[in-house]
Amino acid sequence: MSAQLHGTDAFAELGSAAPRVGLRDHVYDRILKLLLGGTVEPGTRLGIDTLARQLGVSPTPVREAFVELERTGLVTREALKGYRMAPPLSPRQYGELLEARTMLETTAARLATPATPALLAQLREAHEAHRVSVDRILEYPGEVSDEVAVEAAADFYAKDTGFHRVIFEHCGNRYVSSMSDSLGAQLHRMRQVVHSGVPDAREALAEHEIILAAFAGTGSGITPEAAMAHHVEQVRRRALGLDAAPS
Amino acid sequence: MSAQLHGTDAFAELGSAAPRVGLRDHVYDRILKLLLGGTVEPGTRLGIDTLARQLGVSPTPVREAFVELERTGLVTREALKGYRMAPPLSPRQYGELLEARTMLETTAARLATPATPALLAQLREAHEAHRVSVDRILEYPGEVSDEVAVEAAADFYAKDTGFHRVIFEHCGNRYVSSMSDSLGAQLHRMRQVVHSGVPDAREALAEHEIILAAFAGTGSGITPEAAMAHHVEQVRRRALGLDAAPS
DNA sequence: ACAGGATCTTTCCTATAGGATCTAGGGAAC
DNA sequence: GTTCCCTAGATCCTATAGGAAAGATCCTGT
Repeated sequence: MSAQLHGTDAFAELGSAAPRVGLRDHVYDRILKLLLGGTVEPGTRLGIDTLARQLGVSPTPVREAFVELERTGLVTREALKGYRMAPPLSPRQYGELLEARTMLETTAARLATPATPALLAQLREAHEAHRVSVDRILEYPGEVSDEVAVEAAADFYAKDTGFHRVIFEHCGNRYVSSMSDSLGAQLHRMRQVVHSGVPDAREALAEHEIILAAFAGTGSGITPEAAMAHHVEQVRRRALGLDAAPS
Repeated sequence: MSAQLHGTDAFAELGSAAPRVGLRDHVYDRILKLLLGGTVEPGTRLGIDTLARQLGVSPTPVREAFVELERTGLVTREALKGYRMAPPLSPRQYGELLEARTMLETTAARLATPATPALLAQLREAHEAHRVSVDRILEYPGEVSDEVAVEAAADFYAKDTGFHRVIFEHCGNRYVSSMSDSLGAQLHRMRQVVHSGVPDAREALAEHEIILAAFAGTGSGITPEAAMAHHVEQVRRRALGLDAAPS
């Protein structure tokens, strides 16, 4: 490991594809994946110097990445004391998070109506990918511990998020879309704790189907906004365990 | 000016009251006030090293402050090219910004209903301060150029924002409140361009009165959410110049 | 005269060093 | 035995130096 890594040459050394971005963005992605991996316990001290040595860079880009991460709520900063992994979300925060998400999702669905051909095409594509991921999960009925199960669950969440992201990207309001991205990290973190998302994969897919039909105009006259409101409400009930789970 | 400013001693040198925060926050506030002052033309290069010398600090805290400012949309970053003052908002962005604000304000008003005694008390206080600022503006009917007019306008906007902020702080959803803060800088920037806010100070005050009455239950049965929706819609029409302005 | 290219300056970006601060652990006093 | 103080280690925060890329300027060839 060469100690001197200057300029864009550093990217070649790190091996990943090097877009026209600074080292800061690369470090940000690395730390983000680390925090979203779930292996870091809440409250853990995240030393800048330590992390910089582990990543093989200087503390400065790490510090910049933490400033961005602070805005996402994944880490908390205490002046002169350093950064820490944010404490686990309280039930109250769950509620507020889902409340905010409901606001954003319903608004985006309303703004995206009527659907453009581009929206419909991408939405169908995302929905198909979602269906594939759900099928992969349902293939393993029993306890396929560790590796494949975690991978399948991560893929399911990614495709689920992708479906919603398509709507945000076509809602015509960059601020609403940006707000959704800001909440993305916290939502991902919530799923790691609640865990009740994967068993309901089939239901989530069906509700997405209704939303897609509403956008396409092939539904039963329900507006996309109403369909989305219903979907998010169902997600909320399942996440909070308010429904009597069958079997 | 001593060249060596380490630790919290730097704050004493800079003269302001020194809370328990790092130098980064202080630099952030300084730059934020500079950008919100309106003297910086859009597209202006904001050199890190230059700004650091002007503020008498090292480039590192300036760099961290810019990472935060980038999230607010006031500055844009181009990798390996530095930071620039963000380009002026397009009419399209005006619309999206007001659209997003409508979503946030109406949601906050709905969540804050029914109003707690604390909300009503602070709302009345904020409204009274708003009234004072409006009276100060109306005192000077003619063209009181420069100094006092700008000061009065700034005070009016601050008090107007304060009224809305009270509702957000009592809506019980930290994410919605945080999103409002994120849009704050852009809204402030929009007002500098549109300028059509001050002449309508009287109308804005009257609409706030309706909102206050709705929260207090002394209104004509209208919900706070509806009152807020009406207010924001009126602001939108005035800002976009859709109404035929009398006189 | 104009276009293309080389050079130079400015600026950004990263790395390293040093001072200030917080936390942990041990010893002394009550 | 408990509490307080003090010392040592680690960490954060800031400052400075040096290498690299982008933009501007000047020169040269056609």
